[in-house]
Amino acid sequence: MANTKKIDYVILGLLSHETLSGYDIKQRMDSALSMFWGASYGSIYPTLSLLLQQEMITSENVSHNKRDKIIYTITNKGREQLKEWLKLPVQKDEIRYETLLKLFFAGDNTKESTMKHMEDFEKKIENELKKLQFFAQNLEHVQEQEEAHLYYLLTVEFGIQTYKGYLKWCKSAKDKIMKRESY
Amino acid sequence: MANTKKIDYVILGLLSHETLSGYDIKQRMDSALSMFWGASYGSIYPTLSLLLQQEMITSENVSHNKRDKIIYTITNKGREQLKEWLKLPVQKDEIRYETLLKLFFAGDNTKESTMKHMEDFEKKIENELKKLQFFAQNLEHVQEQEEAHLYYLLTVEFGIQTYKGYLKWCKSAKDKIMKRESY
DNA sequence: CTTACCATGTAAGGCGTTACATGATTCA
DNA sequence: TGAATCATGTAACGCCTTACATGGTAAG
Repeated sequence: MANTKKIDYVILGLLSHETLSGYDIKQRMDSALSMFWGASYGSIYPTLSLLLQQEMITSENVSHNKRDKIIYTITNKGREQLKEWLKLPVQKDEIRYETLLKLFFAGDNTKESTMKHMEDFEKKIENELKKLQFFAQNLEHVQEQEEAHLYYLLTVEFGIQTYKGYLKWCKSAKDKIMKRESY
Repeated sequence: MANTKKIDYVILGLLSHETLSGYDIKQRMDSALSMFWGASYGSIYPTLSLLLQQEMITSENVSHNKRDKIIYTITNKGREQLKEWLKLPVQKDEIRYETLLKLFFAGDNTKESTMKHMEDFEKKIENELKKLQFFAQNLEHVQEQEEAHLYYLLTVEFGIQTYKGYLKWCKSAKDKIMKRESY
């Protein structure tokens, strides 16, 4: 049952590139990783304490005036831990799309409501796609500088490819729903 | 904080088409819904008890010989509950792909290990795609019979589109990883 | 005769969100 | 001066998986 949680490794992975605060980590999650992973402060801060205790990371207080700020640095032990995990086989890849769930059961909903869900989904994806395309542009500029950038770019490309597919599907699906006789 | 869980509605949704046992529900989850939702017996059976208590469903014992079997039927109250939920806006669509996570941090892994993860992912997706294409074929035969089939087909098409995109991405990503000088 | 599948259920415990609590700084 | 952002953290609680427990049936 142990070792199902990934947040420890996500944090170690992020810290393996640069020193970061808990707040910074949350921001990385919400931008670079948001396509395929998420976490809240309620899981980040306690994990940071745990990793510190386990000597996987060290902390440094860089408070400016009365404004708190603690930045964390990965230790060699932490790096080893990260590398070990990276070699292990992937345990789980999963999607939880409430939109698809509501579509699946749309026979019990009104056409209007179903179309609304589709349009909301489409808009959300269009937005996310724009962000990813912006990341991709920036990353293409810095290629060859650092190896890690290649992998970052690959995940962004995954997102772009996927989201473009979603949008294509949205158009076709909306068409089919509209063409269906009303009931 | 309430109303974050969807399992109740998933079960009501499935029962709105046909009467099913807990075991049947699990099977539906693992086939038709597996692309975008999942649940274990440990959440299905207790939810069934709860829904029964709330009179959203009724149960009938159809044990054959000494073999237990309980089939559930949705009530009008249950149907109303389902319809209400279907009208509400979607709260969350999320992906948790450990494969992408490991790829993102692949700068700290060996090329061989990273390629292995990519190949495992590719194989898994190829398999899932085959299943979906099989569903799609069957569904195209029964179109026009029942409205619900349209929506089922749309979710299958979503999966097919998405998985084909994944496979395209896999090939390109694997290429780029291999072309990269070893380190 | 053994494997796979059919079938139902409970208990423990992990995981992680949501809500709460607090306060500084920056920008319009 | 108010909103947005920076910044850290805790507590409660909901949710669900994993593991356990049990046993029948069908097919090879």
